[in-house]
Amino acid sequence: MKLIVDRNEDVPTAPSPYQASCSTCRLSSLCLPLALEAAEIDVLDRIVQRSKPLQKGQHLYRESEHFQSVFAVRSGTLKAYRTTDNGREQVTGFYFPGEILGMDGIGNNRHASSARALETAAVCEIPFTALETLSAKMPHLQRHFFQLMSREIAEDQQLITLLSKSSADARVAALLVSISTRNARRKLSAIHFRLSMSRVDIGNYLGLTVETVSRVFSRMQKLGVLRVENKEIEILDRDALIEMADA
Amino acid sequence: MKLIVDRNEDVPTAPSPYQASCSTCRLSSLCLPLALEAAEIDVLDRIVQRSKPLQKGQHLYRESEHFQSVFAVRSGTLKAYRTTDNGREQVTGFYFPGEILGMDGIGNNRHASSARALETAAVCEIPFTALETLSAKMPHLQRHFFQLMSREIAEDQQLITLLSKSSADARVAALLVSISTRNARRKLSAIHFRLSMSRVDIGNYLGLTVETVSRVFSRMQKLGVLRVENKEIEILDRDALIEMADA
DNA sequence: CTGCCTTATTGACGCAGGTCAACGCCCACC
DNA sequence: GGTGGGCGTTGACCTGCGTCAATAAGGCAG
Repeated sequence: MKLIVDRNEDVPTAPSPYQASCSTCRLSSLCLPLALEAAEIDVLDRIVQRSKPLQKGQHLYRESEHFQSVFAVRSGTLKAYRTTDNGREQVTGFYFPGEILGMDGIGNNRHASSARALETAAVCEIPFTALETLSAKMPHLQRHFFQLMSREIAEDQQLITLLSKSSADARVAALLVSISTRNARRKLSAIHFRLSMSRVDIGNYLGLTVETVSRVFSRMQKLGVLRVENKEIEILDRDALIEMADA
Repeated sequence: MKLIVDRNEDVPTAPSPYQASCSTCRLSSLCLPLALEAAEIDVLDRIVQRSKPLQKGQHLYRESEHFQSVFAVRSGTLKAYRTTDNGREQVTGFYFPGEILGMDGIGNNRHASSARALETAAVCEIPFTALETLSAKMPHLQRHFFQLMSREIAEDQQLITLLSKSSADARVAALLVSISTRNARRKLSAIHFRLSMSRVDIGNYLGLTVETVSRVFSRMQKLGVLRVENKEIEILDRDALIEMADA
């Protein structure tokens, strides 16, 4: 009881509480608290910092900056990207509510990528040293964080597979299926959504040019698989899309 | 003292000891023991299982098999690969002595990829639950393992960048530079080595056909950057190669 | 509402790398 | 020590996607 009552006063960097706590967060079933018990969530809650939302285009962190925390997306979308030696940009991932980003910075104590908001977005900051200390005490948390990192590896490998061999159609289809699935996890529509990222970002992420992405959308629309209206996407034939994704 | 004397009798699955211990392993500075103190290495040592070498072509684990352990390469080379829904194979990584593989299986308790030996290879098996338990007790180990996983993520992202935009020349150059650097870490020649993987595997890993890989090698040889003789590679102009890698 | 600037679409064309095919060379196994 | 089968190389041709360019359609500022 006491813990819950105390919580609000405890949050150190939240002058006004942007979100009450992990235990009341509707994303807790997707996020770090998953697999934790009520009392444990409460302890985790105390290290999580909630701050004011990021505006569209604002950076959460930048490549090679000192690494201090990982972040959980509360609302909005972020993209992670790295800049190559010759100055080109490569989008390495899109992050939706309930997902964790910044884990690539642990290895060398500096962020291996930059992250910026694609629209107004709110995040929870989880200081890594505190998370480490907590993990050593809470086996569930340690395990869960290992799992999160492992899944990030597995997802990157899936992207590698996609980029390595697939056609433009397959790449776009795979991204749409992925977004659709992740929406479903968050109890949002799996067939009708608004793309928060630009065509440029999509192309960059998938290793395609804007023009190709645009053509693929047009083609899929013509085939009756999608309905595209600017950023609004409606999936008309999900099975066909899944089919296309591994062609 | 006692610990060291006991060690050999302790190893449960090693009827004949293929390698004495982590503390005497010349790869300990690259592998898990890195960042551990002598006493800690000893504890780690007790959970590590060393078994008989894998023959060329033999599998260490297979995709979707129950995940139990991660593995450290002691000698030889292994490749990790996944099979896509439509039956194609995608090589996701090559693993050299001192490197850890299998971490992609933690997320869902099943291996997300398969691993097979490209030549006779020896590995250390590290049962994951034991590693978890130990990590909770040894902060250095926990941190180090977080870092290893994070680096795997960062490396995958680098591969994503490579596959997303780079030319065939850049891809091959990047792989050679990577092998060269990793050889140097192991105090082997950075300019003269034998490729343990076939052209098919190289092409598959880099998202290219065998023919293209072969042509790139020929072209680089003609330019005086490399000397290629079957699997033997000599890097004649490392700077040029690095230059090519991000073009 | 108007205008400007960014983002998206569409078309025409070229090229890097895939595909197909032929051949040479290891080396493993009788 | 010969021979068969895989692996690697090279050439000729083809194609999917990139490039360049022109136009349209949003969206935000004033």
